[in-house]
Amino acid sequence: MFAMREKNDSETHAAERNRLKDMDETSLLQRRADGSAGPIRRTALHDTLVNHLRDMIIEGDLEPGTRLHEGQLGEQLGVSRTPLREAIKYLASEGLVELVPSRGAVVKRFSPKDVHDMLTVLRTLEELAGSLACEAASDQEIAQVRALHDEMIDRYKAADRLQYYKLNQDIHTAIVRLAQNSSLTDIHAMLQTRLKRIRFIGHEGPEKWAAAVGEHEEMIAALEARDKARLSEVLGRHLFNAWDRVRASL
Amino acid sequence: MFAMREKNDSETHAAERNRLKDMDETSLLQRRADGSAGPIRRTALHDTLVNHLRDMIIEGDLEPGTRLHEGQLGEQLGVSRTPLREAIKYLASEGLVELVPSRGAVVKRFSPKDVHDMLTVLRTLEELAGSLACEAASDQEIAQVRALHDEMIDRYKAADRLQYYKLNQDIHTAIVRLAQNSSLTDIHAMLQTRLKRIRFIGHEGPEKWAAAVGEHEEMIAALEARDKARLSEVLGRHLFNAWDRVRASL
DNA sequence: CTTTTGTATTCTGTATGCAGCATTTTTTGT
DNA sequence: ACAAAAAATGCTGCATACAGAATACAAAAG
Repeated sequence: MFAMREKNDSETHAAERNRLKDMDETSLLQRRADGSAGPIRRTALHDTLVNHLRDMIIEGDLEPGTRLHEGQLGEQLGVSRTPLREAIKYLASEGLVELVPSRGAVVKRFSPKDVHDMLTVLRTLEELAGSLACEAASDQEIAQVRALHDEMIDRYKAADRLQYYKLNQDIHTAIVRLAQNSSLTDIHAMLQTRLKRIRFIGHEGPEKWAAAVGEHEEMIAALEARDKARLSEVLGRHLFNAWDRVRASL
Repeated sequence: MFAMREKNDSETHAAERNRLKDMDETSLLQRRADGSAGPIRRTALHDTLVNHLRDMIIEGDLEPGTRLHEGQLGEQLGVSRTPLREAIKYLASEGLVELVPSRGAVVKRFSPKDVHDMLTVLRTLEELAGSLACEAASDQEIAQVRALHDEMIDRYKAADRLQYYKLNQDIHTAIVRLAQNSSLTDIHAMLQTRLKRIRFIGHEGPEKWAAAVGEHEEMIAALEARDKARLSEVLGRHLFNAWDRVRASL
């Protein structure tokens, strides 16, 4: 996933997915025909399918435990089984689906402990990222994160949960990127993707929501002050609390 | 990769690979026919190929930058292109190969910075693992790690680099496993795999080798004392020094 | 002699067909 | 009527065939 995921961040996913959804669900192939500007899109079908299936899983179109029926799913998406199978193998390596010998693939089901484990690792990684970011980031980059934060606050005040949620993720991703550690960025993105499915369902109460926003305020302040220890601490606390926020919906 | 890697650790890889190499390189298919004891092996060809190709990359049979020629490689291994392609997609998600649209796959080349980045993340993860392991591990499990360590020392005294190296990796993997965090175990395994290729080449001097062994001694002592802070510190230092040990060969 | 364009070959990308395994349904015996 | 065995159906796993893209080579023009 690593080479590709850099280009296809969540924004691209969402945009692409919506486009596909509007296409009267006939065929993914038409995607190639749309003459967009710039260097012509040269995406392989299996790659498109990876993103499409990933979004379907994250958004709950394919619930945990669902068997990925090659024939049926392929017909539904208008593709043959070969690229579909390749996409499934890719997602299996990503950890979103599970391969059962001679019985195909099923959408992986995460236990509460799995989620807790993932959040523990994510917490450690973001603590590292925060520390590195304070050293490596330029003033301009920090300002960009601040801009994201301000926009998120606007969405929070407007009670626009979906956009708030998206910007929230973007901020975490952005901070990790500031650490300028490619391996860290990749692994963080992978964990985010897996947890996205969980958090997408988790509905927090208003008071917890406010607390999360408060933590974000602290984060940005610490980043602007380039206070390694404080940023690292806040990020850790933020993700530690995240477990409380999602545990109810499990 | 996550579901499968748990079963196929490096020992299985190596054993399987050797077996395959002895098979007069005619066909991987015969693998099914060998009537071994126990519950019959029900492995899919693409899965076998993933392990086989991974080992080929790690051991340097396929050097960085090499194009994975589907036709040629398939004929060489005695399999058709379909499962081979599926295996390649899997490895691409693992980060060992890179997919270039319309131009196939090439073995990924890691820059010195990439290696440094990976070691940084690995260091943080092992620090976490050490901390968790001190809490979660049973006395029996710790004794097993000690046994691995003692055997490694024997290999060190016998100057058996290959076995020493293998046991070294096993110890790190074992400690991470003691943390009983599945996500941590998986990600650690993935990074180990990627770095294996690098370390396999890196030849350390005798004095650095001795230093590494000394750090291992400390590690085991800290683990047996269940001293979280000390184990975490030693693991961090060990991997910090690891960068020095490999940087020369880059 | 260099550069550019046309052509041919090779390889990737996708579809389809066939064989074997799993599961379900039907049939037969008690 | 119930249980066990056998047949049938559906799906996965693998191979092969076909179409399109990229590259390499050659020929021609500047």
